[in-house]
Amino acid sequence: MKFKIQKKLNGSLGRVGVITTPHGEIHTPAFVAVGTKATIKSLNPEQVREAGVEVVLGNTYHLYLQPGDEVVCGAGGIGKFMNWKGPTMTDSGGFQVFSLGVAYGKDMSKILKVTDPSLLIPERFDDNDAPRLAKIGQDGVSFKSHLDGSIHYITPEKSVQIQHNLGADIIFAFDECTSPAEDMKYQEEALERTHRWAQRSLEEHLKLNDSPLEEYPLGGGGKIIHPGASATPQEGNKPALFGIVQGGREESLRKQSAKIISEINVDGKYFDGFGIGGSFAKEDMSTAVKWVNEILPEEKPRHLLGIGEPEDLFMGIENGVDLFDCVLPTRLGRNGTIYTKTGKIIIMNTKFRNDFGPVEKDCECYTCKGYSRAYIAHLFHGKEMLAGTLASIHNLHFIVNLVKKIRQSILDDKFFEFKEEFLKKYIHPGASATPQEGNNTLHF
RNA sequence: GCGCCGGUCGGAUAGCGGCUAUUCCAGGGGACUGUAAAUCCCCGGCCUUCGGGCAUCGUUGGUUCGAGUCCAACCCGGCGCA
Repeated sequence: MKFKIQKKLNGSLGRVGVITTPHGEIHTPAFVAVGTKATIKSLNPEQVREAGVEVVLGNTYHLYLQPGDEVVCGAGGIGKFMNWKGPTMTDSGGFQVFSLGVAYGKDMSKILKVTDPSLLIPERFDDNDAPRLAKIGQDGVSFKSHLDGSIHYITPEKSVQIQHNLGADIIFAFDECTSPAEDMKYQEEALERTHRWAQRSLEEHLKLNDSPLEEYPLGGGGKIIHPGASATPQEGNKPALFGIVQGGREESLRKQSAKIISEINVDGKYFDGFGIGGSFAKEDMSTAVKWVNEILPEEKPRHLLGIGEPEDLFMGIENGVDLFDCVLPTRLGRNGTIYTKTGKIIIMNTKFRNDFGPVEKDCECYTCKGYSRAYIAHLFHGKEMLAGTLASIHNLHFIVNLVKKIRQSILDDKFFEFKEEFLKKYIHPGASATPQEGNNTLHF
């Protein structure tokens, strides 16, 4: 993997670049489509590609449980398995430490809403008896499978081994995503753990990458041999590893983490790029990203993990983020919420049942070129499978292309103008005319 | 006309003498940020000072401390017999 910066955004940390992987280029900043179980839910690869997506991300935890990383390896890696010809990434399972751990069964998401930031630092009350599917141990994390209840112990080494079997172009170190509601003491402990795990992830990664090709998982003659495997990797096909910065909402911890993660090495070999992780309070996100990106080495790509609302994309890019991934475009799409330039709409609302215009008049996506709001609303009311597909196509196109437009605006020296113009309409649609709503004519 | 069965929210249901009448669907609104998610939450008779208050199980009476539940008559629907 190579990363080349083409242009920097004046007066900020932002930049435009290109990541070159064995399976193609990623023009950064870029939005990564999330395909947890080696599929972008409800979409086939052609639809994903047509929406403008360059790179997709699968998940270690899910694919390890089902169908098993050996199967994916046997298929020739995640890309071949899912028939995605472009670049691929896998997450390490670190997020599941959070979502299946402290967040399990609670009304707790990756983004915390708070009006009073002081509420974020309560005492860490001891609720170790609360039901959870992930428990953090000395060396790693024990997961109770959400599928069949079986117990699995994931260590940094195990996560990296699984990811090498999955065979993505870019993989992540195993980390612990903490809740911002944790107190300082816990954040420090967790951060120290994440750093130890980062070191061990890198060691295991290099060990695997340095192993002879014939012994490498996807090397054809390696430790996992499958008759049907069609993998013919070359040396350059081995993955790049990104380390993950954590540290909650504490400036000192975030900065410390950025420094340590960027300095971690094995015999002079460092991480190829970086992830910025954590569960955030929305208000804290921009400062946290800025603290971190001021310290991370400029010449390596940075991935803001799991973030992807339009306003977050502007914030991240302005503060030096190169990659984003987020489930929102597809999850919102399946759940009936659709992005428009004047804000999100809930397509099942009564007012759209007779709205025969497209979701967005000037949108170039497949959905907008052929289908009306009324039809999509009808599909959702009828619980038809196509509903989630059409909505996901539009949402993915909307977000991916927003990032592309932001990229172009930097190249054109118009980032700040574009940001102001877009957010004004998106956040405060009432400020300008809103032709999107109540549009009852055909514009195909 | 006689006999039997049945009438509970827009629809379908549970409820067999006891506290706030159940659940599903349809309807309305909302949430969702490295996917435990084509998922989840809220609303749905009237009034409210947001604490709650008053109604309501076809109708009208009755029995009872207490009735959607038991009894009677009536209304409506289904089936059977004439």
